Amino acid sequence: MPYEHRIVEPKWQARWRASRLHRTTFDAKRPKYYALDMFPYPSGSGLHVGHCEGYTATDIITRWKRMQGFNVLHPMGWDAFGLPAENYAIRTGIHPRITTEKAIANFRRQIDSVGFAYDWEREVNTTDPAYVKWTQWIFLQLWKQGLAYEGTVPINWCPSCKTGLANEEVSQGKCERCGAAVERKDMRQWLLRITRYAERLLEDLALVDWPESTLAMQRNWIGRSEGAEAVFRLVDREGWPGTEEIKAFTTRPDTLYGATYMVLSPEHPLVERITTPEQREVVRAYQAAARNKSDLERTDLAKEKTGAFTGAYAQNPVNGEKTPVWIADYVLATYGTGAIMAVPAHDQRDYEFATKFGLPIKEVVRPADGRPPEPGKAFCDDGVNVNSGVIDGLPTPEAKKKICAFLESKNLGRATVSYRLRDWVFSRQRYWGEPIPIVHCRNCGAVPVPEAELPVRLPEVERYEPTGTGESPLAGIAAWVETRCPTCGGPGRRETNTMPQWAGSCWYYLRYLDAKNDRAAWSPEVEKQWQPVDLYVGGAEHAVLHLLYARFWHKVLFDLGHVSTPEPFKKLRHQGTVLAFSYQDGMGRYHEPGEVELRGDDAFLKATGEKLKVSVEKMAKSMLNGINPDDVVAQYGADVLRLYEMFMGEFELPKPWDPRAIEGCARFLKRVWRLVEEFDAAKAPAEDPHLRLRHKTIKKVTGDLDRMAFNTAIAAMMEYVNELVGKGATREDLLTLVKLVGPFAPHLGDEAWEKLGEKGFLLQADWPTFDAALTVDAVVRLAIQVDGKVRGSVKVARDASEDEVRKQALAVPNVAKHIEGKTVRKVIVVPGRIVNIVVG
RNA sequence: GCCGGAGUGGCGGAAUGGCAAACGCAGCGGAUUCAAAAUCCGCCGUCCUUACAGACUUGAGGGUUCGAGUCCCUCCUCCGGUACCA
Repeated sequence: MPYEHRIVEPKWQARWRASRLHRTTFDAKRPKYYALDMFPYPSGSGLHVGHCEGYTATDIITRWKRMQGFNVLHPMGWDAFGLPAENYAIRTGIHPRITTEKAIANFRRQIDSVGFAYDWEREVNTTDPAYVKWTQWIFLQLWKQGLAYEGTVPINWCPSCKTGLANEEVSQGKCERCGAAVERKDMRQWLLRITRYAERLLEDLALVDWPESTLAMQRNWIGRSEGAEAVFRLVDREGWPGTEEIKAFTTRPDTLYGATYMVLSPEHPLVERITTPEQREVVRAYQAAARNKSDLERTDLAKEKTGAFTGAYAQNPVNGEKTPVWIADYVLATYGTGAIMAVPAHDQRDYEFATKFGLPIKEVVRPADGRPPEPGKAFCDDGVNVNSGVIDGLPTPEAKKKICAFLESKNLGRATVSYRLRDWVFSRQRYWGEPIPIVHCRNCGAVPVPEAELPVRLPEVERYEPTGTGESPLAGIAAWVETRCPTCGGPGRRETNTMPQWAGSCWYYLRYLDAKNDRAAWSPEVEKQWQPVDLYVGGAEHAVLHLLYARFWHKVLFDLGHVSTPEPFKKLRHQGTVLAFSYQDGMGRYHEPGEVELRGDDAFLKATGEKLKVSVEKMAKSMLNGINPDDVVAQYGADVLRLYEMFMGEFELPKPWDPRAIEGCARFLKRVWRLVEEFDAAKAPAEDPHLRLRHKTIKKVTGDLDRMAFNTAIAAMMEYVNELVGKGATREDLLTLVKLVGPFAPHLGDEAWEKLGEKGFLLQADWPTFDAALTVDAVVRLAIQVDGKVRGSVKVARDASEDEVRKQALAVPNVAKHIEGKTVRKVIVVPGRIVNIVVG
C-alpha cells in the first residue's frame, strides 16, 4: 500500500493530541533541556517556510533529546502586540484583538499541520491581560530600581508610524519597520536605563555560545571605548579664567598637546551661556539649522563640515594654550560628553574642519618608524609623541597612561570609559501595546499603580488613529485617563503612552515555565528547574534589538533575585534565510512558478515559450516567489517539508528553495517506508551484513544532531538506506533506521514503528546507541602517494604495523613505477589514512 | 571606511591538515512497461586517451608542511551589520 501522508499525518497528530504526548514533564533524576523558538508575530499572511526552518530544527533536537531521556521543555506562543493589526484597525475599525485572534488560530493550525511537538498547555500571548499584568509588574520593578524614568529628550520620531522609536529601531536614518526618514523631536518619554548595565551586557557575552556575528553586533552596539575626560576651563579674551568648564571625551588623550580648538554639539547646554553677544546671531542660526536637519541629512551631508564660532575660549589643561570654542553638528550631543577637543593633526574629521575654517594644525605624534606622515591627511595611527611636554618621546600607549595620571593629579581630568549605547526610549504613542502602569498626580508626581490593581487594561476606543501630536489614542478617552492618585487619592491622570512591542518578548521565555501562575510571574522552583534556555533559535534580525533588551531585563531580574542565571539564553543559533527562484520576462514582469516550465537550468513561460530570467532572491510578494508551507504539506506532506528544510544546506546559511530538489527528500522517505512495509523476516538476511554501517550511521547521526548539522545527518541516513535497499535489511536495521528518521519525519516514524509491531510512540523509545569498536572497519584501504600524488592503494588490516604497510605500499606496481630510479627519502604512514612516499 | 560571514562540478552542497566533489537535484544510458509515470541498475568536475595511464582543478597570488579547500600573509568579489561614536 502506498504511503498516504494525507491520512497518516492527521492520524498521528490526533493520537499525539489525545494522549497529551507533548506535555512537559519534569523528573528531577533526569537532565533538562529547554529549547526555545523566537515566538512569532501572528501576521495575517501566516507561517512561511522561514519560520518552519527554525521550528523544525528545534523540533528535531527536542524529539532527539527526549528519546535520550531528557526532561524537555518546548513551548510556543504569540508576540501579539504590534503595528500591523493596529494599522488594520485604523483602516477597518476592526479591533486588533479580533484580527490577532484570527491570525493566531491560523498559525496554530499551520504549526500543528507540520507536526511540531509544542506543549500547547503552556502557550502564552503577550496581549492576554493575564500576561500584560506581569509585563507591567516587571516594569514597576524597574521603576522601583530607578531604571525607568521620564525625560524630555530628543527622540527618533517616525512620521509614518506616528510614534517615537528606540535608537535600535532606526537603521541608516530610517524607520526600521516602514522605511520612512525619522525626524528628531523633543518629547516627554519614558526611558529605561539600560546604560547602567552596559558593562555587564558586554562582559557577559563571554558566558554564552552565540554566533560570532551576533556577538560582534552586540559589542559594536554597546560600543565601549576607553579614553579620558579632559577639563578645559573657559577663559575671557585676555586669558583670565572664568567659572565655566567644558569636559571633553577623547580616546586619544596622548594628543592633548595638539588640541587647537574645541567643538561642542549644537545642543550642548553650555552653548547658550558661553556664546558672546557678537556671535549670538550666527550661533542661534546654526543651532536652528542643525535642529531642522533630519538625522539622515545630518549624516548624509557629512562630507562638508559646517560649524559656528561661539566667541568663547577655553584653556588647554596641559599647556595653558587658549583655544577657540566652536559648535558643529559633526559632534553628537548623545555621545561622550557632547564636546570634543579637536586635534586636527591626528583626527581626520577635525582636520577637515580645521582646514575649512583656517584653524591651526599642530603635529604632536610622529610615525614610530620615522617615515613622513602622508600630506593632506591626519595621522591617526599610534606613534611617538613630539612637541608634547611631559609625554615627549613616549610611544602612544605609554603617553596615554602618563597623561591620564598627569590630568588626574592636577584634578583636570581622568581616565574614563564611554559607551555608544543610549538609554532605551520605551514609550510608544500608539494604542495596541501594554499601558505603562503609572498615574500622574499633581501633588505626588508619577505614582505606580499598586501591584494588586494590575493589569491596567486597555480601554475600548472608537478610533485607533494616533494623534500624531505625540499622544496616543488613549489620551482621548477621558473616562480611562481620569483616575485617582493611588497615593493621595486626589485626581490623577493615567499615563497614556504604551510599551513597545519588545516589552512582551523580554520575558516570555520565563512565563513559559509557569504559564498559568496567577500569583506570580513564575515560581522560583520552576525557574531553577528549567533556566537557562539551552537552545534558542530565531532570525538574525533580532541580533541587537530583542536579544539586547531581553538580556537587560534578565540581568535586572537576576539582581533582584527573581532569576538564578546571569544570562537567559545559553546557546543561540540563527536559521539562514530561505531564498527562492524568481522568474522575470523581457518586460521585467515577474511570473509565479506555476506559469513556468523548467528545462535543465533554463525556465520558459508556458503560455508563450519565452525564455525567462531566473534569479535567486529573498521571498517577496512583489516577486511572486513565496513558498507557502500549506501548499507543500498538501502536496508532499509535513515530513517531506521538514526533511527538505533541513537538507537544503547548512542550517545557519542562506539557501535557495529548489522546488525540484524536494523530490529527492520525498523519494528518500518513500524508500524508508517501502523497506518497512515490504519487510519479511523470512527473507531478511540471516547474518547481519550491515552491522558496522549501522553503528557508523548511529554515530554519524548522533554527532551531527549535536552540532546541528542536519543536512549531513540526513545524507548519512540516505547512504544507509541505499545500502539496505540494495542488500536487504534485518529487523534490527529497520528499528534503528526508524528511530533515526523519527525526529526528522515523526509521522512516518510512528507509522513505521507501529507497522514493525512496536508498542507506544516512537518518542517514548530509546535513542539507539553505538559500539565505538564497530564504527571502524577491520580492513581499510589506504591510498598511496608518491610525492603527494595518489599512485595506488593497498588493503591492510586496520591495526597493521607500520613496517607491514610500508612493505606493501612499495610493492604496488604503479607505485613502484613512480619510485623507479629514485631514492626513497622518507615514508610517512598515517594509520588508517594514507601513506606518502617522498622520493628525491 | 570599520566589524562579521561566505566564495568548491551544470545546481544545492560534503570533506578532525591525509584519496576533493559524500548525499541530493538536473542530465545521460539501460532494465521493467503495449506506452508513460513510478521503481530499479549504471554513468556523470575539466582536458588528453579506444583503454590503461596521465595532466589540471576548491575566487587570485604568495608562504608554512612529506601533504593545504582546511593554517599564515596580501588581494579580489558577494552577503549581513554599522557608520562624523571623538
